[in-house]
Amino acid sequence: MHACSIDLRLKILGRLPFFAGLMPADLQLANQQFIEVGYQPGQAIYSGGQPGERLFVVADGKVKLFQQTAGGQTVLLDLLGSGEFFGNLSAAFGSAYTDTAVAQTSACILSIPTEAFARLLAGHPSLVQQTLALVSERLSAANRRLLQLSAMPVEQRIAQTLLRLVEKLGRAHDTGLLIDVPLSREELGEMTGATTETTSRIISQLQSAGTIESGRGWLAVKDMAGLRKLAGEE
Amino acid sequence: MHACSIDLRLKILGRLPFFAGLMPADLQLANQQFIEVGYQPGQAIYSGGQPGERLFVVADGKVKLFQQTAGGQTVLLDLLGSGEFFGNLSAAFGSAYTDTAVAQTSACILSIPTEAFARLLAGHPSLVQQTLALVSERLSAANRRLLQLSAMPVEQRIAQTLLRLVEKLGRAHDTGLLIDVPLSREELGEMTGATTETTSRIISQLQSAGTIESGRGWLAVKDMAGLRKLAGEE
DNA sequence: CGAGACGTTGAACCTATTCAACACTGGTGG
DNA sequence: CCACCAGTGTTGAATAGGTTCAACGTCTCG
Repeated sequence: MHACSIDLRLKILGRLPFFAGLMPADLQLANQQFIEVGYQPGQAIYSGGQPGERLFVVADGKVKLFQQTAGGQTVLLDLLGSGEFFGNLSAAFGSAYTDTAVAQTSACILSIPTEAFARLLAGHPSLVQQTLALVSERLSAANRRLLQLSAMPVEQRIAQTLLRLVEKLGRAHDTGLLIDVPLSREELGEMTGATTETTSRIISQLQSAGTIESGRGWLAVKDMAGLRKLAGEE
Repeated sequence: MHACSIDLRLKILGRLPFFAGLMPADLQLANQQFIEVGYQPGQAIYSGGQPGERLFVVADGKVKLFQQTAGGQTVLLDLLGSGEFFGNLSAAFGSAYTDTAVAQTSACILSIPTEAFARLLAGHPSLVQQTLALVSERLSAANRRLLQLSAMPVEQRIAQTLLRLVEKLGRAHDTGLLIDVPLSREELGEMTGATTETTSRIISQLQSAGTIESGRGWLAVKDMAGLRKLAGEE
């Protein structure tokens, strides 16, 4: 079991945009209400439909958030890194998780009962603002993606998705801006609403055009301007 | 200009799930901070990209929320009725509206500066819970739609969309459950990610199967069970 | 009544999927 | 240590679902 040190816990919580406005004493108090669990790569944190009583925060590692049809088709909703939250914000009676969360790498996850989080909110207006802003942000992102899916061809969707990933997770590297997450063709497909095969074809084509470079589980952008153009963002 | 009476204002605000937990005195106070504007059908309330400094509430009428590509392709995000909110919840500096709001019918809209709303939130934990629950709900809805668009054929998407509309706006009628909003083929297409033509074809086909009945700007469901089956929800 | 918006239907076309075969890679066990 | 095998990636060809373009019918409102 991958776990995280107490030092790491306080450091993570303290650095959360969430808790930016809290006094150290309050932070300690908040910290006491979180529990900490380690996960193996591929292990489920929760599944859609289960009663959703907790709010989670990634302390270390990466978490995959997705939804599935009955037939197993998957939409990858988000890849979360250290400091990001997920789970259920609504303490409404009987509310359930609407998505599924799985550890993508080995990960250390903090969590707090939604109810306890609600109590924290009640005492800290700045926390309320942060939380609302973050959820609104995600709603906008989801809406942008709806526009992508209903109005843009696969190539453009992939270009935009790669841009977003580079902005969020880009790291300088010999061959270009490396996306710092192991990402398979299948997963990239699940992010863009395309099949593995189509995704592979587009990646190949972007590669021979010199826009990106990619191998098994890694991808680096060589020509940001070119990618932006394909994404329709000039 | 369509406007609304003071009586209507207090009644609307008082009935909002939002303000359910407020004391009458607080409600009065909140009421004072709202301003009220009337809109003609088709008139814009705000547009994507504009600095977003207000939060809106539908007092009377219907409001259409959507996003557009540069080329004018549109995704209809939501149809809002009396009591529902929209606008910008994030008071973050420089944040802008990410979508566009247009009055679909003539409408009376209340609005409050995001900042003033933030102050209300600070004093009323129950209001915080309501707001978070509503935004989370919308995020889930957007996520469900992402799954639709990337994994389901048009017929199923339309069936699901009609089901959702009937649940939200259904009204008993001679010919079946009438969706109580004037809805064109084009708009239904924008809700499902299909062209007007495809939408028309599917509607015709549903009609000859006896599942629904529809004319210019109206649609009624005759066979809910059949529609559910097409929607894949048994 | 007429004009313009809305709705319908047909046929050609095209993008992305599906099905299939094959290549490469990395890790495991013999 | 190497061989094998499962997972991952690539590529091709056939297919299908939906779009596009086009023409025509029909309602409504000014």
